[in-house]
Amino acid sequence: MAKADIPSTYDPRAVEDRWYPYWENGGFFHIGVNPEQKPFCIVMPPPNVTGQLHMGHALDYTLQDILTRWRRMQGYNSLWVPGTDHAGIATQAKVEEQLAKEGTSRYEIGREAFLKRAWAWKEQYGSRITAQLRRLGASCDWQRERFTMDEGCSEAVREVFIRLFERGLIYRDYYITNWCPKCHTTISDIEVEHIEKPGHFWYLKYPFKDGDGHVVVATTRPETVLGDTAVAVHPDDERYAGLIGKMLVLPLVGREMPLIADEYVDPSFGTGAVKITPAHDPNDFEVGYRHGLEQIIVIDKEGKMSAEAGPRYQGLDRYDCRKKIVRDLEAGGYLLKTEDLSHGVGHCYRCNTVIEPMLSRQWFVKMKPLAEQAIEAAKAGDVRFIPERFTKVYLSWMENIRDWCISRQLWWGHRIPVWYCKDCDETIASKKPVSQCPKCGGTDLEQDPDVLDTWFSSALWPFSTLGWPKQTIELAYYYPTSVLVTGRDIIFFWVARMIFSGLAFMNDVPFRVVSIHGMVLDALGRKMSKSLGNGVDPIDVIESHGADSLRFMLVTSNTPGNDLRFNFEKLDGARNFANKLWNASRFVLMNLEDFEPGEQRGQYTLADRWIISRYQNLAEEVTRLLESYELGEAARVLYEFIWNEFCDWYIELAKPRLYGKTTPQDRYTAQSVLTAVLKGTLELLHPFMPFITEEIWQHLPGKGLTVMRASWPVAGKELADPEAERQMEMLMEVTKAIRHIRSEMNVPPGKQLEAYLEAPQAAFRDVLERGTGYIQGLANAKIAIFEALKEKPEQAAHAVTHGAEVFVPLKGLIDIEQEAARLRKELAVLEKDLARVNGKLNNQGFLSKAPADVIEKEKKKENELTGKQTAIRERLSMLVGGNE
RNA sequence: GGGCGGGUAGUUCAGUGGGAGAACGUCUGCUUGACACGCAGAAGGUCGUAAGUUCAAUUCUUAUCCCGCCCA
Repeated sequence: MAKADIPSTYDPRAVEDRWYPYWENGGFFHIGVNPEQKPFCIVMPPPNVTGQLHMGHALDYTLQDILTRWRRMQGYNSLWVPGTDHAGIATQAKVEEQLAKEGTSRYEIGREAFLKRAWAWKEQYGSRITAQLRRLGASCDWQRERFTMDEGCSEAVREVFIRLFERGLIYRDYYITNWCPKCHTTISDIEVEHIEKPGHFWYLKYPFKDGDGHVVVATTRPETVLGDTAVAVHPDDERYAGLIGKMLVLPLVGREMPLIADEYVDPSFGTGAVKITPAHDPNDFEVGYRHGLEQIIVIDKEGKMSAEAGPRYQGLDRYDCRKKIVRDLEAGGYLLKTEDLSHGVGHCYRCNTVIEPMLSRQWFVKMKPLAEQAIEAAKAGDVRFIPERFTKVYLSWMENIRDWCISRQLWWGHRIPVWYCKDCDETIASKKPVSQCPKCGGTDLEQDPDVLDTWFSSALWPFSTLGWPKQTIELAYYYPTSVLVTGRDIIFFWVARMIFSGLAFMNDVPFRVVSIHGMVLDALGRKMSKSLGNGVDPIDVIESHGADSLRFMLVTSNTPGNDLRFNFEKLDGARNFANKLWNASRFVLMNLEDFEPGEQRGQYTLADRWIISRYQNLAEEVTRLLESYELGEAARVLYEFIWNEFCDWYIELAKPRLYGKTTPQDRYTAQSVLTAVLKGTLELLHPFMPFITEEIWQHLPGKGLTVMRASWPVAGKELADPEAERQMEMLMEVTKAIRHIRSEMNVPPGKQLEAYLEAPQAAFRDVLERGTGYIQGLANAKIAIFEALKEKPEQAAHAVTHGAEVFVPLKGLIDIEQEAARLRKELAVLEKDLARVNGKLNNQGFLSKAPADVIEKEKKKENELTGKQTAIRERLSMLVGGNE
């Protein structure tokens, strides 16, 4: 390959657009059941079908792609199932927005027409996110792509609903749910975000009916006064002893209601008396239920006061009503005092509107029986969280679980498969449409208008995507899947629900391992959000820096379970790394014109043995780290090997051999080692940076169809060569010492130095002699080696390395005082180290209790430090006289 | 109020019961036959604070302060 053929700056765009179609069209992502192979399977957390790729996706899918590609290369039957989610509220909101722009609404056009529009919307935008996934390099099996509302997934949803219904685990009841007045639907508890907000605590006087005094209640929501049907106190609260059961008169309304006793009340909070509004507060609902209290709905679905609130307040917005009520209470003499109070207020996670707890009739899943198994599975280790601490988060939620409200007052989604008979009120759950009532034979039936929570279908994802409820061979082979990779924000929403669903319907957990990663924050550590406008678009980053750089940046910033900040400096670093690799490869390729891989013709040099040993260590480390899900660390290890060992040392040492300064055999050996190590390293790096590694790999001799299908480098222990590593370290140390002296003494890089190396021990001398060429080349110095210098040069800079002393004669260039100062500085550092080591070795406790190998190590250290100290002291006294 | 995570170089972050690391930034010097998205060298840290366990603590325990997240 001639130099002109390869640009000196890597251009990801030219490369990345080419390889993805090659892989996809080549069928390299597709895999089928093969009993000869071990399966490895990941199901992709499905992104919103009409959404766009954000940084969180980019991280999540990068991690999954790394695992999938790695296992595939390892010979596993590696399947990554892609798919998208219908995202009920989000998608419906988009379509409604569009309708609003056209001056109409879903109510005006009707359900059927609306669904047509929603499907059209899905068709229009449904491929955007999958196209973006392709740009990221995701190696998922697109032939198995699924959608939560496709035929199969919908069947799974109906099947699960019916089965739970028949087992009595799905029921319909009046209950307090979280109503979003803007989205016009109920949402589940975990879809409510509690935001701490400054508010007030109003103290109100509720008089007794008999005119004999009053009780004081405190509330943060005075508008709910209108719906009060009792006041509760703790049964043991002495302040209210004897008053329980007495009737009160509700201010402004005049309703009579009792003072009741309930354990729920915290006597130490506020006045110890709590007003009870069963229709607008979940806790009050429970209390009201226990005491058979009336439930009065005073706020409607728009967030406005209802007719029940009375003519004075009806139609007012709940917050306007609050102001008016406070004024009225004050005027009536009922308001005792107002305190400032910061408290958590529930907001809709979709639209950020304040949630109204509201009594309504909804469908629920009874969670207790399902949760039990899910708790057991985690405790028994059938499903393992990484990092382990997330097990606790999961368990605490599962153990305190409440029933799951699954009906949504939306149109876009899986319609609840339940019909009501208008004649006899029978409720019929059925997989197929029902036209006749099985109880009374009536034909006037109506399907429940609501749809199911989006997470209801996502909960089935690990098995619905593999064909369930059909008993497919895929299901038998790939389930339970190997690992779930997802963000810590959806442990409750999704992970937990998949686990109990899998246990309930597949009799096994959906995945053995849950690998949790953090959130991608902006450079200032804030969540990326639309409202802040601080999001970074992954596609923009791919355009400017390439998908490989984005992936590498994300994975190296990631440590298991922790958040990471997106910063552009790190992204530049990743791009620079890609460029470094590109140029190292370019160098190798430029020197391979005459190279035909074949029989080894020459002897391995020390540098060859060293880099091969380091490479085998690399393969071992990367594999080990991937196995323990430390993907970021694996990437960092690769970075360091490529940059600091392969490029900085090995390539530099190979140069003279390639430029014909040695023998043709040696040139050939250098070519073959360069090629082999580069090729193996590319293979190890491929899961992390798929595009650039494929591009380079394809230029190397001995390539195959694709690096995707190359076999994962196996760490061959026989390639480890500790002796070569030790020797190279010695030579590197001497090289660095000379470079250091050159820099400190301001000797220009172009000027060749002389260096005398004194090594009393034959073994060290031997290493130096054989490595002379290395040092001379890398330090630009002429070397002479001595067992003992007869006459130590006076005008010379000095350094001590492991096994040798270095003298660099600098006649006329050296300032003796300056050199002495430098040596004194080094001596000071040495003495500090020595003091610490000696402190240990003089400590009886240490000698008697520390492990032998640690003591041995300290002794060795002491020896070496003392040796260096002596050498530097001698040198100093020689330079400036014997008074040092 | 309960739980969890973080507090390490100017910045962003790794890491570890036994010699404090990287990247970026800074300083010095370099068109060294792959790379200035580069090369060589350097400076820079009481590892939040206090106590305890230990022969030994940045690492383990406890308390405490600050920041963030989750739950009630």
